[in-house]
Amino acid sequence: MSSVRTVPTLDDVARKAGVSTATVSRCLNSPERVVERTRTKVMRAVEDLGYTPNFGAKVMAAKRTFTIGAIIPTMENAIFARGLQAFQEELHARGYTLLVSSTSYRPEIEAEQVRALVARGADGLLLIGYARHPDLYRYLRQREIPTLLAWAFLPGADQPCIGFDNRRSMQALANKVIAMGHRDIAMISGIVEGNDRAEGRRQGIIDALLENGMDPAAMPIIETPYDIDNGAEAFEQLLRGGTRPTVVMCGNDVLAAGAMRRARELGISVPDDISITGFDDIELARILTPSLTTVHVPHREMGRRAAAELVRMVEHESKGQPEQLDSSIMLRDSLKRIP
Amino acid sequence: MSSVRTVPTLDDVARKAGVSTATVSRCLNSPERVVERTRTKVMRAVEDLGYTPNFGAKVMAAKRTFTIGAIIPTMENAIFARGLQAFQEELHARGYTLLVSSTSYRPEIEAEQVRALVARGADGLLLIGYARHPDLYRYLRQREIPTLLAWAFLPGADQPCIGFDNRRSMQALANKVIAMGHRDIAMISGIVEGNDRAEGRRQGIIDALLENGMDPAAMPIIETPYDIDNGAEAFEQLLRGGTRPTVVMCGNDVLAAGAMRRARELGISVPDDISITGFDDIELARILTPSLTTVHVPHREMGRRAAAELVRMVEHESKGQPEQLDSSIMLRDSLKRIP
DNA sequence: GAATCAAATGTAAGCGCTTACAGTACGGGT
DNA sequence: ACCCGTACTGTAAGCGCTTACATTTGATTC
Repeated sequence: MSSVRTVPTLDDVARKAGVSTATVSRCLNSPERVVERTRTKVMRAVEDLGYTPNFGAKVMAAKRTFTIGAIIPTMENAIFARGLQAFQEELHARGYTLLVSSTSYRPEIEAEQVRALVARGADGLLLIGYARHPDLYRYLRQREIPTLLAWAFLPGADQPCIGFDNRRSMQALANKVIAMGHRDIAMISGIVEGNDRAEGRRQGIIDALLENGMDPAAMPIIETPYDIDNGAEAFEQLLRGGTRPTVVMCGNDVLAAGAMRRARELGISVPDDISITGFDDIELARILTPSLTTVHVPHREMGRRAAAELVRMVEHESKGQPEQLDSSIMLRDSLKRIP
Repeated sequence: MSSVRTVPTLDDVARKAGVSTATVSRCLNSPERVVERTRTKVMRAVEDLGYTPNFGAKVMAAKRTFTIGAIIPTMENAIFARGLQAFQEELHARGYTLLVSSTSYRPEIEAEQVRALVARGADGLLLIGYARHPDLYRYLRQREIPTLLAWAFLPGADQPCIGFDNRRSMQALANKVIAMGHRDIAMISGIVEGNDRAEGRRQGIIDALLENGMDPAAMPIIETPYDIDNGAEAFEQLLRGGTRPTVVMCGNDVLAAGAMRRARELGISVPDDISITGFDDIELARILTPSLTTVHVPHREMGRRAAAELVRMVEHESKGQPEQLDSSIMLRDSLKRIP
């Protein structure tokens, strides 16, 4: 059908320029090793033919790709988007290309994507959180793929990671909430199974309760996927059960936004009738009415540092330095002091 | 330093299983062509060695990658995130892997990413909008890379595209606004240069003004990057100039959210003192107080259809069928009728 | 038990590139 | 005129895989 004008190869360029393939290759990869006159001749041929090197062949021969892969649970969440954007910008500045894929929070898809990226020659990998099957870690180690975990910091983890301590951060917020007089606390949590961040956040609240001599078992918890509508639904469900809590602490800002929306729909005033808190401090938090009390996480900073460290790992300048970032509590209007 | 335990190859597997490389290859790619007994023997060897095929070599030999590339302006915008998530899910269901990269709205980076993805053997490409340098289109055509443009629909464009007519959609919204009695309209637009979506939306408002015998030149327009803070800034700037508009139409929901935040900060009531509209209908729109009047775009639907069509193109079952989706106006609380 | 033929497997030629090593050209010292 | 060293450039061997084609195997038939 279509004219089978085949894609030009190194060979075509060499022939057209009247030199060997080695010379063309050198022109492209280490121009200083070839004399001016030859180089311009070759470059002309490259232009004329519209030649672009075949990446697969290149990788196979050279064993380096200058590609970093990142695998995130979902692209829909602003948290990852932010950090990843910074990650990508930093990588680009260092001459690396970022390839992203997502897993919809499904471990088996993550494993698949890891293999896909490794097979495609990724020099290094960025993964979210530390909870995953040992086999996957074993695979990565065997392949000697530098891997950095982000969005989590587990003191003493054996994988290099960069992030913050989800548990401690949430504990700090819960302590604040308690200090403001709240005793009837409820929580809307993300799905904990296979998600160390969600798990850490839930534990953080429990830690705070214990610390203050309260009973964690008495706290109503609803576990639901991260999603606005789910937040709304969970909030309503929480209200149906027995005594109304004075505060609903949410596993992230998105859930909190859903809860606030439903509160409004039900004619319940935040924070006068009930307080609500979030986690992440995405832009949403400042836009909501009332503005959302939450835990601020330095996403961009994390993305940037992750890129720097991962490149160092790939270039064998570091074995992976764990790095803990600070989170901070953003007190805003959605949380009210109880008399 | 580290034991140089080299990565296992097809050859290693073949040797270990006592068969030829061809047989191993067949076991992996068309298992039905090899007898049960041999297959299990080979699979065992694969397991034992932890073998994963080298993608580069595979591509080079087979010329197919089952990889689709998508290049978006930014990951930070929920619009693309949504559609892309659906795109990825659909692709995954069809056995393709999606690789994403972003450009920060910079054309030269886009060109670079296109080449990176093509070099890596992407079977097909998803690009956003149609405005880009002819050279890039030429390159794609020469390489015979099936390319689908999304998030835009230009009647009569020569590239296959899937999306909606930004201009008509915004025109419809503006007509509605005018029908509700507004005469003093101002606009906060995204950067138009090199962004056909932003351009279309601006033109749409102008079309509506002309249609209603109003003077487009009299409409204040502020052009600013898509970003909440910029929306806020632009809103304030708009108020400083002469007569206060009765409505501010924004190029997207994010800008509108910024405008609403600033309005609240300035003690201006929406919609009593001033109306505000957006575009895209991201989740934000329903959460804002007051809820945002905007144009609804079926992002997920678009992502899903784009995946289906692009796969058809890659598999030579379609040459690229342009597809126009419908948008609709979501009338909500941020827009008020003027007496 | 020989002949036949389909199914299973093996052989080996690339795919497009990099790079160790070999070859060539040329200027300068003796 | 000869020898050397230096600076380029060419030759050719892979890199790990797929696949056309050749060969072997083994079930089936007469």
